Amino acid sequence: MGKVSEAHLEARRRSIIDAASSVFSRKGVDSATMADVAAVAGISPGAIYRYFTNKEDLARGCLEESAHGILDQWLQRPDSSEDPAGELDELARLTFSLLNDPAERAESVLAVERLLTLTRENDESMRREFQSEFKGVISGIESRLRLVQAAGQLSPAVDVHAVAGMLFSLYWGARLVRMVLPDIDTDGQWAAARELLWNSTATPALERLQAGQIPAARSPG
Amino acid sequence: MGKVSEAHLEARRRSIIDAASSVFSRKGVDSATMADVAAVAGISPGAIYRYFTNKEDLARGCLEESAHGILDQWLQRPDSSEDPAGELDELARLTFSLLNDPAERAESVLAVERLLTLTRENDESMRREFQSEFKGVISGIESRLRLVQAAGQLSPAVDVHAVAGMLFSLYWGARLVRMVLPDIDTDGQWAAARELLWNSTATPALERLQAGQIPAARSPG
Amino acid sequence: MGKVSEAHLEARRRSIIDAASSVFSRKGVDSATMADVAAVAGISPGAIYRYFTNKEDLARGCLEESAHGILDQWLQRPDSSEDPAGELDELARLTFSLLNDPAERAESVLAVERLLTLTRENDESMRREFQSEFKGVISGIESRLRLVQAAGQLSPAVDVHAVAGMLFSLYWGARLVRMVLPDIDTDGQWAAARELLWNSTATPALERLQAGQIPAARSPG
Amino acid sequence: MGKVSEAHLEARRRSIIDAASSVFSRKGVDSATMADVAAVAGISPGAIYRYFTNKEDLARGCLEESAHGILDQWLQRPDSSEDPAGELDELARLTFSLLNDPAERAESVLAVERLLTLTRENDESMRREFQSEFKGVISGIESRLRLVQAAGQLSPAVDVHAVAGMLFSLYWGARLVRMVLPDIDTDGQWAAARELLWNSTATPALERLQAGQIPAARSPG
DNA sequence: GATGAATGAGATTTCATTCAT
DNA sequence: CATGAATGAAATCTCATTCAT
Repeated sequence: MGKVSEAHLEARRRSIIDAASSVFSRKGVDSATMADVAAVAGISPGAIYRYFTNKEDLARGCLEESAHGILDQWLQRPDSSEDPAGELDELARLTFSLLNDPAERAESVLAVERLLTLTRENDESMRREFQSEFKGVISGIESRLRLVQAAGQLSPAVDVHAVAGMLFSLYWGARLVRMVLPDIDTDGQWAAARELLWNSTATPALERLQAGQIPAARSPG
Repeated sequence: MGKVSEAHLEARRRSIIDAASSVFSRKGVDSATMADVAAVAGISPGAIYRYFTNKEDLARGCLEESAHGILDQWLQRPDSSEDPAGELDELARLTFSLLNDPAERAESVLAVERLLTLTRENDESMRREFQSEFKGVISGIESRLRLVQAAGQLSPAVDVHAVAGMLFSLYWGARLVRMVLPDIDTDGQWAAARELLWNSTATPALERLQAGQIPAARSPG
Repeated sequence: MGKVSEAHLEARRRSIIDAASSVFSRKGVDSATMADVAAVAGISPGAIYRYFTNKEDLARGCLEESAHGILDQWLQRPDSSEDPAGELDELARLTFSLLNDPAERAESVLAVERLLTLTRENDESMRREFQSEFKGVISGIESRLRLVQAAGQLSPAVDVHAVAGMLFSLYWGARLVRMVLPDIDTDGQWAAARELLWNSTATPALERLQAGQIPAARSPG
Repeated sequence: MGKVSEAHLEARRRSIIDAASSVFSRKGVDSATMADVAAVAGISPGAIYRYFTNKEDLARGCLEESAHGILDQWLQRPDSSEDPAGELDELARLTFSLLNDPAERAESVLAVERLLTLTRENDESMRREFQSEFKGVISGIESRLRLVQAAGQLSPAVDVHAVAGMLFSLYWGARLVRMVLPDIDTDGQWAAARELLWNSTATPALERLQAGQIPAARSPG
């Protein structure tokens, strides 16, 4: 049964995660029952315990499965392209545009719930994990901004550390606000931010634009 | 205990709210028990039900007690001061600085948990309430920005609606991020945003600064 | 304060009984709360305990207050009128017609609930009380029937003991059935019973009627 | 315990019903606790909820399990035997004789308690159910009496509708009275009623008896 | 004497988890 | 290995009763 079983087990584990993610984000981890998850996963409640030691473990597993695709790009140091501003711009645009995906909403719900639990439980390890992820992304943004500055595309006067934090908060805020107002235009929020960013300087922005130092505005969405 | 003064009743109610806020933000509304709340409030579990119909009502009550002081200022239309930019600036600075209050953190936790439940439960009334509050504040910010524009303190090219949404997201994002990273400098995030905002224009920002149209940067905090 | 207080106390006790009877028959003794009773009585819950030791005592008190008016007439031995059949007839008619009083319905509910509790609780004294009341009324009916027989108004062949029991059951059954079908004609049921009764004989009923031995049928109600 | 047979499930359900019927009739539905029922059924309290949604559902279930065997015979229209009087007689005798079964007593208690709740709760559906059952049985009796009349076994002068109602009340009354006086002879009460019924006529009953139109009296029990 | 706030035992119901089948 | 019936420990909420005011 060796390999087949192994693969089968992994598939089953995945299907449980998928079911749980769906149920948890819909009803909340607390309100969702293991029976709910089992029903959606198409197995018996008891079977879940072969793959996860308990509900908490399952909830944890759900989050780890979250699509960190975009996140990874922010985390890894940018390998110095010629147009750091354009690159940052593109990456941010992409990141925000993902919020339009209804599936992302479910993930936001899960992620926010997870953040919430961090503030209570004494699961120090998970807290650290989140904290380092947050810090990592922020410093990723900061690095990129620094490159932009180095490329002369952003005024040296700008406090890139603060701006990086601000952009990160903006992102999470946008996720949160969309949970309440699903129709709000978060792409536009990023667009507004980028306008301010690229236009912010002691040097006339118009000049810089003409000089090709500032990426042209993109219509959001 | 017989008849007691109105004040005593109000004090008791408040003490329950305080206890509940503490317990709820620490353990989460679901995980916290009425017995927990009662213990912290120093009364019996049954007594709570004299002041609140049920747990849900208590949770709601906790939120309503939140310091909406600042919120109100954002909600009411500004009656045209001579320095709308400075006013907006001051109000925002104040709003962000409140995040430094440890008590605010507990409230953020509660508020975020509340937002989360909105995405699930069919409590349409509460959803509407939050939605209208969110929209109200956003349009409050927008109105102020429009005044700033009218006063020539902000480029007419700026999309004030988008910027208003962005600032609102930034605020909630800052609250959220601080839940994970309590030491992050959210004042600095606002400071960064305001720098970008007042410096954003097709007109050289330096000139405007010299002309006194832009408020001088303030050290955050 | 002597007498005034005494009278006042009695009046208050009575008002509590009235309130409790109303509430208990409406909601059932179990479901009704002391607060309900207090509210209807216009006093505080605590005050009830000055007049009744506990809820059970109050419930018991309610029943004792029940209008035993008619009942008493059945219980006391009839002092041999010249027309025992007519007397029995009249008394029964009256008894059944009382069931049309909406207030009686409430009392039926209370009484039935009380019967019910007898079958459970180990309150032997109350059980005996009910049992002796039941037996008393039945033998009261029987005595009257015997007089009717003695007066030649009823065939000697009739088993008056069994008929007495039957009529008593009929009465309680009528009360019960009316609880479910409030519009049913219970007067008619008695009328039907009396027809059968007076017409029942080995002697042609018609003859007896002509001989004036049988009371003429009365239109029910 | 995994999957078990359908029969096992049905048996378990039945055992819960049995336990509940016993407990409910002994203590009353309100006073009896689910823990009581579980203890008698020999299972855990939680297990009950796999078979019944809630206490109310369980109470209802107890009633439905009642021996409606006889009831059905009253409900269905009799398809014209040659001796309708004898048939009615037999059916009634059987119905009353069931009251001698101690188990029936428990059922009476349950049923009466149920009737009581009907007068309060807003469970319109159950009220209708009872009402239509009552009306159905009454008109069933009436139909039979009409057949008896048609067969010349009962005087056309008898108001069969009223008599049907009377007999129905008598039955419920007998059940009720037996709750208080378990030793009372309810068979005798029916016997008394039937004597009156078959002897009631403008035509000499003796003649009819001789002509074989009236069933001979049966010794009760 | 009355009041009504407070108590606290207890009832219903839920559900994570176990384990016999 | 899966199943899903059963467990049993909570949690919410109610309310008879008490007693400080």
